[in-house]
Amino acid sequence: MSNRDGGYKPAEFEKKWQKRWQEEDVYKTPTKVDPKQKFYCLDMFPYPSGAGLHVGHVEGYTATDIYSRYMRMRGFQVLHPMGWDAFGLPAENYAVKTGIHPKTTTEAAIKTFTSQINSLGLSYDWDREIGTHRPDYYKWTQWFFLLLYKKGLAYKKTAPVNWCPSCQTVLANEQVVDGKCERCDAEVSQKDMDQWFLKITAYADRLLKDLDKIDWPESTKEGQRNWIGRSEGAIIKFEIFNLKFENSKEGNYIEVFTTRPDTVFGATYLVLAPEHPLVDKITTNEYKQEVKKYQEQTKKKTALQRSALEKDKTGVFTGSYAVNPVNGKKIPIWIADYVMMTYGTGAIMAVPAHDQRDLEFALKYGLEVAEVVVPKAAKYIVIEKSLEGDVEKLLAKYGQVRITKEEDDWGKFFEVSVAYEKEEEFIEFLKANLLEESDDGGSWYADSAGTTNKVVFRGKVFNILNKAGFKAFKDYGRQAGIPEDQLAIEPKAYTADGVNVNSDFLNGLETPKAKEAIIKWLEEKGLGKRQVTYKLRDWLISRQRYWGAPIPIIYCTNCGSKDKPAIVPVPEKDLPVKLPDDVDFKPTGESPLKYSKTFHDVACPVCGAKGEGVVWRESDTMDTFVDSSWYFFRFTDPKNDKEFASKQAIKTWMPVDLYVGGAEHTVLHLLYSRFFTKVLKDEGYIDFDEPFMKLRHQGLILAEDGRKMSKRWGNVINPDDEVKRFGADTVRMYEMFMGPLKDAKPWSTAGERGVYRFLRKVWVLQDKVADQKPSEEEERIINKLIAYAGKGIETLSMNTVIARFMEFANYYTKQKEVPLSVWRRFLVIMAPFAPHITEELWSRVGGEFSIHQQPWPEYDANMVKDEQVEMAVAFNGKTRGIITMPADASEEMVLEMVKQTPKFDKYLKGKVQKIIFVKNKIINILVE
RNA sequence: GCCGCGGUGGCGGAAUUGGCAGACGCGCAGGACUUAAAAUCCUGUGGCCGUUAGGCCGUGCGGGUUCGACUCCCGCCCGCGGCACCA
Repeated sequence: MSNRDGGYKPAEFEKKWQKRWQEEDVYKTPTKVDPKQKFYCLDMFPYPSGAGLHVGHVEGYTATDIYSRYMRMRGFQVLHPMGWDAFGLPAENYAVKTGIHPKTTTEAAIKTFTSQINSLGLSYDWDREIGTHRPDYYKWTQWFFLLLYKKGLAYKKTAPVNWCPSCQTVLANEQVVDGKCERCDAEVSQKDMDQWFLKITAYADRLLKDLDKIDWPESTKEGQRNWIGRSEGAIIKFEIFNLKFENSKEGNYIEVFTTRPDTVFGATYLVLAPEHPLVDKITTNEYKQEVKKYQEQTKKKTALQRSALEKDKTGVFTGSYAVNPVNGKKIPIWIADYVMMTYGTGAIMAVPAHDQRDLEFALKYGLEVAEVVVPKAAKYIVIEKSLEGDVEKLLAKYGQVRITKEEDDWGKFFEVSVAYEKEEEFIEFLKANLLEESDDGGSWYADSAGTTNKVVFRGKVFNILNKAGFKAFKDYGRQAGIPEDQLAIEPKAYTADGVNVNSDFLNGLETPKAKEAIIKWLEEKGLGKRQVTYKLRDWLISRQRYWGAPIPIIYCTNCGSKDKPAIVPVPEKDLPVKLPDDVDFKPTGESPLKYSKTFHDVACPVCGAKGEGVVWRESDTMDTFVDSSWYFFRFTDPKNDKEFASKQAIKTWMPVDLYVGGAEHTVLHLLYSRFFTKVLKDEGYIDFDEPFMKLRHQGLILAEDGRKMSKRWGNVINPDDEVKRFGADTVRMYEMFMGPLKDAKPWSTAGERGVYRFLRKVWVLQDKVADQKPSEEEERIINKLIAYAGKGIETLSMNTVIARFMEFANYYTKQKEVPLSVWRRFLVIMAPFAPHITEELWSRVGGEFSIHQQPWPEYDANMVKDEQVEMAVAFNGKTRGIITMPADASEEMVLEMVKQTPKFDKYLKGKVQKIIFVKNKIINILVE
């Protein structure tokens, strides 16, 4: 670093201690575990990429390292393991380019990661290391697949799937971001393929409900809730007019899903997704051609085109009609791609008055708009000059009156909130009493100001129209102080709750009640039923790639038939189904395994048949998220070759007490892991149903220029370089000092140097250590620090703990001597943060190896309390000075002290009205 | 559009239940050491006024509650993240 480094040369001792910690198994997981004293502290295991460890990894790993060390010192038995999420595309893509086997590159990357992790002094128990690409691991991944298969939770079906043309594989819905491949950004297309799925939808409700019982960041829970997307509503059957299907079992009706069954009287047409199976049957000859054309167009559209960017609604009429079950009206049936086959029933009843999308569609194609819900109270604006007499008083009869604008040319502007049941009466009153009335809106103005019936259509769009049939004009609106956007010309559907109108037996009911009433009615008549629907879909796990765990399935034409080979699960005793080596990595759209001779050379486990084209293995591999959905169980018993983990080991360690990792796994990994855990619970393997009790995310570390770190910008900070420059302790502590764990924050080499300076300051302090009794003040200082550090670690506020360490060092830099007992305690509590320097300094004052096996020091609660406190003295709420008082001084004592302090004299001249006194904090004296 | 999170000095960020806003670090300025620079150490550092004492302003904006508001309430603005034709 420099020639005057105060003798602090981390390079001289960090390696030495790292070696000794490993040799003496300092971080070995205890075998005797008291269930009340266990602590499972987990990091999200990394994908061992060729780029090596990133500073972002270091941040999360250091936080859990500090926590683990602290818990060990507190006497807990800690499980703090590390492993590798080693299957995945990058290694395979590299193999395609270079021909080097993914296993070779992966193992090399693991070596690099391991040595980098060790160079940071992280306290993992390497005896428990796992790698998802190793047969002794993926044997159990395959076992999980078979478990799911046996329970009917893994199934194969032909379905439209997301296909990434660049990765040459299918993707899970979760891996498609904005219609593009999450990994390579290529546009994803739809393709029909025969694929394996896991039935995560069977757990949708529990995955949603159980979020309430775990301590996770709200944003993450919300992300999962969103993804699961539960909505309550109803399925309603619409009979198809004048059409009977030949096969009567299918019935002659269309089922739609809606969250607003209360608006069924406003349903003026139906829309089916273009892929809906009934489309062909209901399309009349006249419209066949057009419908076909539209279906083909839809198919060609990518997910991207069909969603976000394609805002303009399109569709075609099928020529058929349905009957609205509540009012018998004949309504047209359309197809349109704004309705998705994958959600609900793939068909909707369109209620244009109360759904924005339906409204846009209806307006475009001239379909009827029927209003059936109105706001409980509509807001009308009336100008003073338009009525005779005391206008405010007159209006007050019809609802709450508010003045929106004082005087202007028109007089005052009144806003009246008129309850729906008084509206007619109100309009009659206006008609009868308005002084003027003209076509352009006359002298009064009626509108909704945001909450109401801004939209009334009869196939025609008006600017804004009110109930009475008077046009409202923007100018008046502006004068009335109505925000510009509420005067918008674009028609807006009224989608909020309100009160039913034009709805026969639902009239007058408020939305929640109307929903209940209509569902009851539908169920009684057999025309529909209550229904809960989820956005969550089954998890597609087949991947047409090599570097993953093979799906343990064999196809046998002997057990089945040539056309329909039987699906035979590989018997458990034959696991693992190993990845063969005789493969060509070139992606072809089919798994490279397909062409491996050795791989397919297998006899049917059921009938024993053999031979090419007779019996063969499933050649797809599993999504790597399957590997990571259960790895936290494996850590509890990583070498078990009889079970994925023994019941005993799981009982001992699970669930995970603290889990730290990036927020990018909000839906994928975290949701899948919860799913697997729940399946295990149901199958009796475990007795809990949430894997991660407490979850925290580390924020993104940005480059010094405030941008994301990227090779492209050349602004990447490599942890290795930093360790070389400043030592591991500096890097660890700096990353903790940057700010709150969860926040995104930019790197600062200058800031890092500040932490280095602090450590050097600590190093230099060793020369002042003297075997003497600490003063009471010194006892207070160290006791407070112990208390603060413990609490700070528990809340993961490492940055503030380090600030206190700095204050400690600053204090003793100014003192002549550091009492040995204070010094020793200081080293122990700083050891979790800076394991190397503390171990070195510890050994230099005769501490026994290792400092990391010392107990966390006790503190005396009395010592943590100050005996002298500084109190603020305020007059009329303004702080005017500080006085030092003994702790817990009474109001009288404090007041006396204030009176005796000359500088407060000038504030005490007036008569004292009142005194507010807060013990140890403030005295606020109110004077005249 | 919807949901979630956030907005405090030149910068990263502190601030139990409402009770001294700006801890700690960076940067900057001045000083010590040095032939000099670097490194190190010391002092100062929210803004404005004032020689000092001290005063006024100040936690995105506008209101409110309170003796007292970064903190609580109402109404906005801006930024970040997620979701998004989900019926």
